Amino acid sequence: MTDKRRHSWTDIRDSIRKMILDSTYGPGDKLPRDEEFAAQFGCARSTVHRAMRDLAESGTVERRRKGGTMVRRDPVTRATLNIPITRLEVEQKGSVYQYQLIRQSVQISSQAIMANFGLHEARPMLRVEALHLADNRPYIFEDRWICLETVPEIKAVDLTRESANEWLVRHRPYSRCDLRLYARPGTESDSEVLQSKTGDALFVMERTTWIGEDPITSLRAVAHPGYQLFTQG
Amino acid sequence: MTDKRRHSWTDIRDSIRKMILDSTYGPGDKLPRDEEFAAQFGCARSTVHRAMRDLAESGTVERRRKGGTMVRRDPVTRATLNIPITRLEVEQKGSVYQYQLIRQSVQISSQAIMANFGLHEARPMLRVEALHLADNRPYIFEDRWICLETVPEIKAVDLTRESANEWLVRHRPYSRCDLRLYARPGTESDSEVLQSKTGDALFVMERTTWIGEDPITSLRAVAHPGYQLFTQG
DNA sequence: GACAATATTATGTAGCTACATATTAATGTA
DNA sequence: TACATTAATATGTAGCTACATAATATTGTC
Repeated sequence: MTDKRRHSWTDIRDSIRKMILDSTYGPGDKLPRDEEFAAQFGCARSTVHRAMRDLAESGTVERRRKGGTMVRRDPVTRATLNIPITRLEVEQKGSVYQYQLIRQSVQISSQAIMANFGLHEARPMLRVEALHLADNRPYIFEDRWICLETVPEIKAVDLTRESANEWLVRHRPYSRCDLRLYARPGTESDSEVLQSKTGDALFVMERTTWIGEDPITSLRAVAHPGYQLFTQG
Repeated sequence: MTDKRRHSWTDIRDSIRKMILDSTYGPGDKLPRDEEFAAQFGCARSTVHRAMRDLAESGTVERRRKGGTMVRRDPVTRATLNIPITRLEVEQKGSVYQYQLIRQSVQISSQAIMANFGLHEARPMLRVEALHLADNRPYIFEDRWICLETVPEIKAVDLTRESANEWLVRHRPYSRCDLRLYARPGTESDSEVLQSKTGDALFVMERTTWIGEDPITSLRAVAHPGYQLFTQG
């Protein structure tokens, strides 16, 4: 069946993928056990396991202990978005980055923010409104809420100098992240901060993060007209 | 130093991450070799390797053979977008899915499409314009170019019945995918297909895929006003 | 000193064993 | 029959060895 001495896990993965694509195994079908595949390919189970993990990560198959491996019924396109610190995003384009703190205050979490976090009770939060600029022009406006119970240290940070965006990314890892992307027509108040015209289409990114079960931050970032989010993978 | 008999790779990963966050190792610093970490934690090199691979995938560190492991200078937020087949996206919301083929013709690739693919010479492609509907209302309009040299079988597919979106996802794996997301004001021609009003902000997704070096498809999908892209991870 | 050939080194992978874990299937008991 | 207990099973992980690979450092030659 097989000739090569050693098999790379990518070869095994590609072979299995091919079998799925030529419908040797169709959507919803159960695949052979890893051990069986290993015997079939003449490699170790660990190699099949490595291949399977990749297929599971890319959304091609679904694995469950004891349940075995199944071909996913609904193939998905998975793309990894790299969302850098806004400062770096600006600088990488060769532009001069600037940052303005617009407002900052301790508030009780609003209904919308509670919904983002899935909280039932209001919590004290630091609300930070700030503007990121590229070459002296508005780039992204962010309206951010930071949970003071989870991140009390933020009170000691001088947010006129360092953006909350940057401080949080550098000091607070998160275990879960919700992301919502959409388009919205520019309003009156947008035009004040973003210098946009009413009628402009604005790109909005909403991001909410947790560490374990504890809320960290929830923000809405509105980008300047013409902004594009781009990924390669 | 360590008490537990066995160490899970997630524990090791978290320990290393913690050391990076409390600046035991700062941005740009070189981390100890895997073997050293293994000795330090009292675990096997393979366990450290597993942990490191995860940290590299999440963008926390960067690894190079012989070069060792470095803490990334520019931390990024990585989010995985799951882009399902449009039909499934609609059905999952409990809506009735419909599909309309609007136009279909063989054309020479336009300048814009050649740029997307990075091609220097024009190639024959199948251009397919189609509308996805949810509950009889326009959902997403897609303008798609399919490379006939890479995917000749598409000519035999009845695109009035099955969407190119669905056929390609089910039959053509890709090895590379570029994705571009942005907002655009609705135009006259948008309002025809999407029943949008001029002044509406439309969410646009551009996707280009290759298998190896060969172009597969490049498309611009314009969503109805109010559309949101959402991910959890 | 310049540059090619060679050695060194840290990560990457393949193969093996043993055991952990989750989940289903089978069994026992009231 | 209903439900708790136990067994069986496929994937997941940890640890080990050996070798592959890529990138850097060293050496040798002119």
